[in-house]
Amino acid sequence: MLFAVRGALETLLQGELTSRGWSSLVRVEVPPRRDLGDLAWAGALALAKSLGQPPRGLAQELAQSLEAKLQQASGPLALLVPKVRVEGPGFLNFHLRRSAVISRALAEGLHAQEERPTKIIVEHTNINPNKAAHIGHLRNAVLGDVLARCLRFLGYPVEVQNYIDDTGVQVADVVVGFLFLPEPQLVEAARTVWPGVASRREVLQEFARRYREGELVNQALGEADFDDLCWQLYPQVTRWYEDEPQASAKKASVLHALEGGAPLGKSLDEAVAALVSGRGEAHDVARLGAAVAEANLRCHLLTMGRLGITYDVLPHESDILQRGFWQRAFALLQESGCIRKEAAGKNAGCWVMSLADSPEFAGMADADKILVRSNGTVTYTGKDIAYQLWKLGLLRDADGTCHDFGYVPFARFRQENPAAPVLYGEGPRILYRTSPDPSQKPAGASFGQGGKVYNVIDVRQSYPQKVVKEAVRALGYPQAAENSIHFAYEMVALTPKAVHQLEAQMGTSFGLSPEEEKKPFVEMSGRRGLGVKADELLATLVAEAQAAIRERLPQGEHPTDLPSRARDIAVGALRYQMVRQGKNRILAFDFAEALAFEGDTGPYLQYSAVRAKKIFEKLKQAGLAGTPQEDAKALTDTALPDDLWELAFACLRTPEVVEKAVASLEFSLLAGHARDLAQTFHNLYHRYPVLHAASDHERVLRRGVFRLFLLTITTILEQLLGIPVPQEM
RNA sequence: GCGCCGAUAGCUCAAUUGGAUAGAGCAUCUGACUACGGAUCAGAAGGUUCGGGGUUCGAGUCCCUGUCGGCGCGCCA
Repeated sequence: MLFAVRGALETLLQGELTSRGWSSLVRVEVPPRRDLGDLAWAGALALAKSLGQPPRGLAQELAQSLEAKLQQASGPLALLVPKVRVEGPGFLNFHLRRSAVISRALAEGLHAQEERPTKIIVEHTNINPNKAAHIGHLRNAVLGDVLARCLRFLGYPVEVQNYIDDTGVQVADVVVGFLFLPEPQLVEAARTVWPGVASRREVLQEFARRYREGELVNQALGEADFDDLCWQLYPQVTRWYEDEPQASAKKASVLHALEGGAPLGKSLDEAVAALVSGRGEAHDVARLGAAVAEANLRCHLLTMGRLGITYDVLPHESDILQRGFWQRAFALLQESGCIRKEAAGKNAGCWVMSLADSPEFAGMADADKILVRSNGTVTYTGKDIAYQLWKLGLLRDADGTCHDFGYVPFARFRQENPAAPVLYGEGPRILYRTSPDPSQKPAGASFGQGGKVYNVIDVRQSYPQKVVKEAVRALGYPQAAENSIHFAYEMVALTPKAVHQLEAQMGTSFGLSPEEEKKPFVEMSGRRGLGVKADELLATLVAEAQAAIRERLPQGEHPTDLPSRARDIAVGALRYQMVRQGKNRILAFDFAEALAFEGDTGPYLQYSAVRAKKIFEKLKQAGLAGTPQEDAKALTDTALPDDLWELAFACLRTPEVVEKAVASLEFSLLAGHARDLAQTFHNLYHRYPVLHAASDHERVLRRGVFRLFLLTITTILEQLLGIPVPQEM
């Protein structure tokens, strides 16, 4: 609704200017303080210079003529008070008809939803399936999830992809651990999760059994899972590499086996039987690798599901290999002539793409990017180009059809409301994974071909992301290149203090160097086992939230829904922390800050929503709840005090804030907006009782504005930020 | 060396992308009614927006330059 008023006002202003032969940028803005007005135009200031006249005079002239027009206006402009003020150095300030605007909003809802045709793909999470997720992955997933939610709010069809690198060295490292790490070390790592195992054979058989029985993942938060076992194992393997001369050969052979793919017919039990008897072959190793990746993936899905994060499809690297995505992309790149094979020089024998023509890469010493190595294998960036082309619907076969995956259901799930935990196992929704057989196309399983693609990856991947974008451009798709967007954000790191707290808690040492001790933060590292695991942090948060609820409980009360309340608060605190600050700022993780529930935190926002809900519950009990229609009617011909209007107006700006947040990929704007709303509400809450208002008139005014607030804050929290609003706190 | 990012209150961060008096939280101090929940609210104190030039009606924001810190720039993934 505000959009409409602003648009109409801009058109009106434009008309006024052109009729006088003037030209100036016509952008209507919102003044910083409400007492200045609701909308403002600063164009007279710029105009004054080009015309050589004082800005206030110009503004005055325009104001008079605008007032005349507004008096007879209809449509959106009729929502403006036909009185235009000139203030400051020459701002034109406008006021809205307050009650009319609010009653319209109560009747129509937050924003009139317009369907937008462009399909948008958001790729996020993308955790290597070889160990538990840590808080760095959480920032990625939460930002990606909030982006997807905001895009849906704006009316776009959105597809969320979670890319699974199931054939890379990271998975290979863990497989090496299972097969070749000296037995005592393997057993030690495995026992942290499976206390009974005593040998390599038992570890592998236990894995196969649990895989078969579906016991690798615990629904209960806080129980150790398979990904926790890998978290222990992985650093052991990397340490072993350092002083084992044969390690790199083992690693290479496992990697090669993984790339060969797992046979369809063979079970993990059979593969493990072959491996423990020493008769294992490459495809048995591949089968084991696939199972390791799948088990970790299921753990990750559960971790993210606890935060209300869902996906539509899981593209697997193994399927990209099997389906020959790279071969197809390679052919397209050759046809377009944007890659060449080097005959001599340091890149002799490699296929390279030249970046020298792109301004983005100007000044680079070596502006060539190798896509195919001299041994004929493709680089990661090469595969990424192929994948990106598929996402954009540009990976075409010779006959012009899209080169595509097959798809098979991976899991069923349900989610009770937009911010509820995701329950895997059964439910109406299906999460698909890719398959190497393109004939597998279940009804409703159609993916890729996005008009716009957001890749959520941290800022350190900027260079390869630019190369991928450049390849799309070089293939002759400048528009698609523009629509390939790298959503870059800074990493999550640990303060040395946080590292020491971890050490104390786990009884180990990460051996920080003296230089690291002096730094403001230390990078997390799966290879060192250095990091805060996502599930562990959430479990700690839930425990703290539970303690906080108990503290506030009246004597003798024992609510049955305590676990779900605690969960909601923990998720709110965690998700808010991830979106609160700008994307370009390193998140230096601090336990005290993460566990805070007061002040600028998720629970503060949740509390404001719970309070607002409580007001309406009490009103209902007293038979005074009313309806939006009644409030709208009552508000129509009344003067609304400034402070109530301030809250209402801020609520109305929400769609504009979402639009801006998406355009700039700064979701801290949305978080800040929500906090401002909550803060304004809390203040009014103290000053303006609704149930015990002095008069019916006052009650209806407050009730109407608070109703709008409740609607707005609930939408922002549950629908956009994915933060649940508990019944009670 | 080249490129990207950051530097704002004691600490952690905002600031409608060039607008009007630079705002929050934490920490410190003071106060809040038999009222719909005190995870709250009101108030005090805290600032040469890293330094130096420039652009203009107007700069925390843009340009140049310097300092400090972080991260990229593989035939790794």
